[in-house]
Amino acid sequence: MPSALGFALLGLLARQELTGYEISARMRAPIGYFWSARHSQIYPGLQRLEADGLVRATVITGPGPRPTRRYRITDEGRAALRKWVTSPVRLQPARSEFRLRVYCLWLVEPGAGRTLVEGYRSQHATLLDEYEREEEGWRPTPQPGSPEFASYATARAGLSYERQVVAYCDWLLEALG
Amino acid sequence: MPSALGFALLGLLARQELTGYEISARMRAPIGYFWSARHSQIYPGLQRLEADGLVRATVITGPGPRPTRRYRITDEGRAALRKWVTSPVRLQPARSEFRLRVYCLWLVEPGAGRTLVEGYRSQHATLLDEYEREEEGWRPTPQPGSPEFASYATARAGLSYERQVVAYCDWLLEALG
DNA sequence: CCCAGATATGTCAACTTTGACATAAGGGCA
DNA sequence: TGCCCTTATGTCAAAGTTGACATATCTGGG
Repeated sequence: MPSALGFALLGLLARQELTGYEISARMRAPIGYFWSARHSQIYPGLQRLEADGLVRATVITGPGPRPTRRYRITDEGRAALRKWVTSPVRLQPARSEFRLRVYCLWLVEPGAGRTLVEGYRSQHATLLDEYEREEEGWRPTPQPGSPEFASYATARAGLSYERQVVAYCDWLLEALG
Repeated sequence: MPSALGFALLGLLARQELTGYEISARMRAPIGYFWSARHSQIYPGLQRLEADGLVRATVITGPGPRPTRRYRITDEGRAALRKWVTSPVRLQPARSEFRLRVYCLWLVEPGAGRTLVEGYRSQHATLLDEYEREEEGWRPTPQPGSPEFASYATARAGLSYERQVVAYCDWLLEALG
């Protein structure tokens, strides 16, 4: 069974055929909103999926040092993805460097603490802006069950998360006085 | 310079001396709320910090197959931690298996989709309960600048996050009809 | 007294992720 | 024509993470 990375690739390919480079581009947006991978993971990942029969590649003409390969999901790949989507969710281990820093805030001067929180806030305020624009692009709201609705729902998830982060930073800045 | 794991260990040891096992226990709570590590990472991590002179160990009597080592942070360790806390934050790559599944929701039957979201919601509703109890334990609100305030602030972060997750799941269930 | 289970510290192989390095075709510009 | 930048596909070593395995002591029950 593929790893989470493999399912991220399958999730993209279930919507349309793509080359490795096109997948790389989508790792910024929209996939980048909830999963990340460098191209050094993507190309071997695609080869692995092909070896497992979950995708099939056709060589097309294109630039670059090596032949361009366009990947298409197979029936087997689609079935594996469908099965994974509804398989039991395991709680992911929390890993937030920012919260870890907040836990150590008492060690540093108040001003330096504020600077930390403000910096984090501004990064996420930028992301919030992006999600707001992204969400506005989904008017009218797509029909549940459609790929468009799934995209819209993930954008809403990002929006919800970033709003919460910014609100938390505001609370913390207020509490720090 | 230590990794994030190293700073998580230092962040705990900056508050009090601890053995590897005690650190393991705190990886469930409260550190587990924002950083995770297995004991197979913790013991080598502590050895590494000791080799770098950031912590010092004293052997104490205790149970177990090997001598128990109690770790104490050094001045150098405290300085390294303090420097790290306010160093520039790099945006962490997003990696949410749940959101990835939501992106693929269109592939499965509506009922199976609802089950997925409901399962995720219930896990986070449980966490939300924990954070609510945790936060109630911090009355009256600790003074900013104290270690207690830092603990309180991380509990608030968890509370804020889990509330948001549950609210999002409710929205999604509603939207799915 | 003996066994089971909890306590406690460690190692190891496998897998994931990152960042650096490599490389060749095509386009724009001096 | 020559050079640099972008496009595009890959490899590799190092670091981080997980899950399984190992093992010795202490505690409580039969």
